[in-house]
Amino acid sequence: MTTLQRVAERAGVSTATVSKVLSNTPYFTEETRRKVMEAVEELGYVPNLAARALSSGRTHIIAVVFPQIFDAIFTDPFMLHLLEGVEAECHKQGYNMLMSTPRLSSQGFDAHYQQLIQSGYADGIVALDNIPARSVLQIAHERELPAVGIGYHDNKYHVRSDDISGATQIMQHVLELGHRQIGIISVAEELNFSVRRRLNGLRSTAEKFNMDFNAFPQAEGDFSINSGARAAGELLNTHPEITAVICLNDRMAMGAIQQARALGRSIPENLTIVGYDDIPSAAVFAPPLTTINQQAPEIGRAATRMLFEVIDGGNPHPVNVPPVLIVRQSSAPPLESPRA
Amino acid sequence: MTTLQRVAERAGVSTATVSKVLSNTPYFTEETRRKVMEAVEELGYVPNLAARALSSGRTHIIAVVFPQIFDAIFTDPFMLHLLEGVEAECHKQGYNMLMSTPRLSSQGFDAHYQQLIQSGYADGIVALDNIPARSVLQIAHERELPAVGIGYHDNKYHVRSDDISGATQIMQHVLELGHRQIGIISVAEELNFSVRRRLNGLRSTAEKFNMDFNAFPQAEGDFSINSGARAAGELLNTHPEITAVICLNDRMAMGAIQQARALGRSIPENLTIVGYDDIPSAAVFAPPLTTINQQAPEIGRAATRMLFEVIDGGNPHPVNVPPVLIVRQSSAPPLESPRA
DNA sequence: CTGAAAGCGCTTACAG
DNA sequence: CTGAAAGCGCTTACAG
Repeated sequence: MTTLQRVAERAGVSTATVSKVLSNTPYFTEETRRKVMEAVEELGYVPNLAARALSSGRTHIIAVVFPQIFDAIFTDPFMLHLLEGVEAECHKQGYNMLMSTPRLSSQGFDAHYQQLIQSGYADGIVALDNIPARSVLQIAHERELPAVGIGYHDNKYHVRSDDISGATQIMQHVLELGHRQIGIISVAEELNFSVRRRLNGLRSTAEKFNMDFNAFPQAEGDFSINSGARAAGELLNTHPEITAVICLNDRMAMGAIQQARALGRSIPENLTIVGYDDIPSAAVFAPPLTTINQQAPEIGRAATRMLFEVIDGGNPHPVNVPPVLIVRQSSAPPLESPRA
Repeated sequence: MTTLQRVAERAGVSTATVSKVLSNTPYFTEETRRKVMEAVEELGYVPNLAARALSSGRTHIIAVVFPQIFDAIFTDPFMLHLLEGVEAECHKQGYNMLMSTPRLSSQGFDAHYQQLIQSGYADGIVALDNIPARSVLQIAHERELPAVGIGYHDNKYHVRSDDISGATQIMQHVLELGHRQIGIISVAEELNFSVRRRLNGLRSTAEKFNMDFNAFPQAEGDFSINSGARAAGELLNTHPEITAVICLNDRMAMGAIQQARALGRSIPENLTIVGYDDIPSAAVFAPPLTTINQQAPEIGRAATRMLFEVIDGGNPHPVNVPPVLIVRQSSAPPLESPRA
């Protein structure tokens, strides 16, 4: 392995000079710069990052953290798209990503994760931080490591998907199609900070249309396809008058559609069913799902940009990323359409 | 930040002693060990990884590399599942994952990636290495960095999905259902080493059934849904006698199903269509896809285990992971079933 | 504009 | 069983 030392000898200058030329410090003669670069070229020199990190205190690595809970992380397309955005921004800035997926137990996050954060190996951290049970960034804050959270935990620097706006858009879409008998498939609020926001968005929009949200029949799932099917069964058996079902995520919507069909409803002719998230299969499902896209890559990019600002001593403002309504074929006006 | 030095002072021993106790070197009195651990505990000491890396030459980081080509990496569920396996094994061994997605241009992989590999920041590398255009591991081999490749590039240490077996299983399934008029939706061989293997598997299995594979009508797509639809259109228009279509991946199979339906065929009653990969939406598609699952998590785990062996000076054997046939509802016997 | 020297926080022969 | 000391490969005041 070629070292700075060797480059210095070859170029006939001191190691200090090589170091400074490489870090683009001004004040060097063209001549010196040329000699150094030539030696670097000839020797194929690449700096040792550990050494650089130790002496400068900066690693040019950021930790990208997805808490692993219910083992769901690696099945979640949202994470992949977040990662895509983070990667794009890191690549632009010449940073590397250290990926960490800490396990949450009753004692908190695993020791390995905590050591990683405290080890000085990352200049900062961007984390998915949206599980009420515990914030994955607490340890970062204790060590004053630059950190930005994606989600609703109370982090000074954060980016959030505007769940209220998303829920507003989907409810408005359904109401404007003319539906008035609407069922909701929800989820326990402990699982995710976004649940309550989405519910609130649905509620306030219903009220804007002079409807009583509390009168909407509601069933509860757990985000899974099966739970959506079960909940749809409940809803349709107890409230056959329903003409539309709003699900808090796409997978439950898929289950709901299958179950509704099994009960003799055709979608969207006899029943509108909409989801949330716009996972990849939403577009190829039959029928393709009307849903909300959270723009995960943009969230990832915004969070990473924000982190770099914090690392550079800045004090950026939090960011809210607006989701967008994707209208496909699982929604349509009710049969005897009383236009809104 | 607490340093080794501070721990040593607190415990009343030398830094050498602390270091050795922490790295579990034997030959220490219970007493010394206790004093050291107590000091560590009280001070909340966590070693600085950069310092440790610099002096020991080991970082306990491995690079996980997915070459970014056609921008497809972040839409590919295969990658996510590979990552899941890699992560599981790293977690077990106390390693961290540095994720890198180098861009390939005509000059090769981007400079940033090459520097990372040469920078000494990773103890080893596991890479998806299956694109004929170029091996992402070449630079690792030049630097003699421990490396294992996932795919068919000629790496000494590699793990491969047994594409021949996968193709054999799917062809056998289709033939055993009784199909004899079979169309193939393929892909250009330059994209991926696996294409030719899968084709070979299909061919040899057809021959085992005394059929002439060259007589099977064939159309070409590019892995995308749309290309699958287009290819299916071609196939069905020129060869309406076809009773089954084998697609080299699931997305093309989905496009093919939609197109076949548009042409008045119902699946699987009037036409069997099968895929390859078992992406998540394959299970919720209508109809659910018969396909091949490559066991990506197992591939990731095997590759990572192999890398650790290499890092520890071992000389592990290459591994072939057998894919498994997943029979769902997109395949059925042909209408007038001439049983095999 | 350039260099000598200290120091970043560890690990590791070596000696005792 | 324990410690003094060198060294890993850089960066960074400081001096000139």
